[in-house]
Amino acid sequence: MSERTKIKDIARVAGVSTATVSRALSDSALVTDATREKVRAAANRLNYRLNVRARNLRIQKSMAVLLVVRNMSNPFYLEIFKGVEAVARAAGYVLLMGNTEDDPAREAEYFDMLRDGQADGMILMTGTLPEGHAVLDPASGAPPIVVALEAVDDCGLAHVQIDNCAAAKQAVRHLASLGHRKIAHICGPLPEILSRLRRDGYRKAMAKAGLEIPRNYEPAGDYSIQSGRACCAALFDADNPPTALFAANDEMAFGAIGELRRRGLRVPEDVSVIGFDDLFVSESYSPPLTTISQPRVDIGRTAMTMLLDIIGARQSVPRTIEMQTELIVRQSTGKAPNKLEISAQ
Amino acid sequence: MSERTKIKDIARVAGVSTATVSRALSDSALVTDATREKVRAAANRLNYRLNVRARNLRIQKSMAVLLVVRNMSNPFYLEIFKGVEAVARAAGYVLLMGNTEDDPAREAEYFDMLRDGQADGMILMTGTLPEGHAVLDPASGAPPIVVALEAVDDCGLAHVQIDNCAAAKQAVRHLASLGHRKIAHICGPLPEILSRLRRDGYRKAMAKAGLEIPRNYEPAGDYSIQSGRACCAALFDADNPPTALFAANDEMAFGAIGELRRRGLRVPEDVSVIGFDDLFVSESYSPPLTTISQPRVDIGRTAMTMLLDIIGARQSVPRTIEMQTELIVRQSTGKAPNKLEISAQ
DNA sequence: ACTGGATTTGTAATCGATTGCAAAATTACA
DNA sequence: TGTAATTTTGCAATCGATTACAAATCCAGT
Repeated sequence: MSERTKIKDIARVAGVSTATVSRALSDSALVTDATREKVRAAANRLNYRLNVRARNLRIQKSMAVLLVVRNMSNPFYLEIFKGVEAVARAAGYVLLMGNTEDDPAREAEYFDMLRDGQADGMILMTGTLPEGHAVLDPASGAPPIVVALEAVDDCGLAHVQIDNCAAAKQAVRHLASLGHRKIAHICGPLPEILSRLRRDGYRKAMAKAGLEIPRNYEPAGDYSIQSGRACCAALFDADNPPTALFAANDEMAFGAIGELRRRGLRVPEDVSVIGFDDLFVSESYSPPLTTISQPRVDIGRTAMTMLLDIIGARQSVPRTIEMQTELIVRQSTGKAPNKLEISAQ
Repeated sequence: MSERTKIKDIARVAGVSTATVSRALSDSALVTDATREKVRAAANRLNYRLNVRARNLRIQKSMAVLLVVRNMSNPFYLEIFKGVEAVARAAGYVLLMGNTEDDPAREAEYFDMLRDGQADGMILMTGTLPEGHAVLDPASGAPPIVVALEAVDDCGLAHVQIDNCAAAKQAVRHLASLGHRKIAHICGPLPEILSRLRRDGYRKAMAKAGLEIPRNYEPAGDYSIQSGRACCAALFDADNPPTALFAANDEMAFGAIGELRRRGLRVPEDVSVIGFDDLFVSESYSPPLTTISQPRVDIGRTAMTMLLDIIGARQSVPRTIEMQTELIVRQSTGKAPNKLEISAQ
């Protein structure tokens, strides 16, 4: 590769100073149209390309945003990535991926990157914050961070989320409206706020419908297919098996359906199952999964848009934006089995 | 946030020059242990953090690699991301995401970023190259690019891939060994090399098994669930429906299974279906999908490792590494339906 | 004590842009 | 035409590190 042309070369060729070149190329109003053209022509002739590194050093920005997740291979994130990416690139930002694997040390590293200016902002989807990190010092103003998906309590940061509690209620109401009375909930890990919110929604909806929650009706998994299978097995090994399952995410619902099938139970004839998230495969699962859909692309877009606001203003009120969820009724839920039939057996 | 301390501040406090500070902090052998300690102490006291932007400008590196895909929300990429990320971070590189959406202009942009030094290397998974881009000029030596997943012909670049043709053969052999003779193949888009390789494997295996391929037995989809459904419908609307389907990826297999079910055909009793990729849901699909598994995490790791080699050596022989695939037999494939039974109907 | 060679340190240039301030050029107006 | 006001331009500092080269220091051997 031939030597890269720099602003200095253009200056020489165009017969102006480097300052003028810089101004001309950045459309500053401080140059005549004539010189601007002259400089542009020279730049083209020399095949000039801006050195982004140099500029970023000078203007003290990195034009990059960090997207931090706890597990990069969780398919749920995919469309969020897409939404974030679209807005980011439109604004001239590149996307840096961060993957914490739930390791606090790694999480802290990404906060360091933010503090060190390797990124101008961060979209955090891990549900936790590194304790006492300098970036979070309130004295230094609102850090350019948007928390998405998983809420973090009392952190004074901007949030983009869904109303998990309300969505869970809606799921339970759907089952109740089909006549189900024995509805169990496969929770996510309860240390996570997200999981608790969904469970709370389940509890409230059950109370409102006047339904009891037996002690074993809230097994907790870890959002994996395997854990869904295990929780389902536990429920049906006990002596008061439910007729409907509300799983805290689609993967656990898949696991549960697999386990039900293994036991010779039909979905939805014998047991109804509803998930949460609406993964791309849920629609074509068999049976197609009834679930709660989150506007993922939109969540990503919104989060990135908020982040741009914060970066631009450096002084944003910590807002929380709530996105709408939607109940998608497919074929994994159906009428509650007729009590008489069951007792007749 | 208080003013950032720079190397100059440390120099002042430690009573040495900035050059010495730089050397001490980078473990250069050019400083005494005593001064090194002195400098370290001062740096700690002042809470010093290296300005990565400044260093990168000076050393002419960006310590970033670009990971370019054609569609960021394709779940297939997830584990590759993970593998790449693990190796990259271990080597101190950050990951920049690139998403082309099959737009040549966007693809060219990422190549520009590489040329402009915004990234030190690139892992390309799009199956195409922007024509005549400066980075690819052979005169400038081997560019730091590793092509993964999707081959690019005759480009002189390093590749990490699987033997698609052999894997496809293996899939077909599996079906043939179960007694199937009417085996159809749902192809991917044929402009893509990848799709053609898999189809070639299908053809070769069919020939070797002495089986005919009727004209309509190679419908082409676009790797989406919907297209799998459509191709399946076309096959079964015709007058010589197959007893086994080999789909070029799992998603199309899902679509096909959905369509078969809709038509009242059982999998695998009436029709066997085999996919390709082994997505994370395939194992728990119903029926669990027989498929070809690619070592995705490993592909990511290997690609990134190769890229580091190239970046380090600036002079690598363009190698092609072939990763091993594996036939995963689950429950979507079974013995061919008995001919007598069928004709007896 | 002195010389030569090996270590350690410092000075200042450099990476490639942006930008404050001053100087030059242009325009406006009397 | 002369002067003030306004626009354009250029000089040089700056962002914060790294590093070539020179200078200083140290040590060994005579």
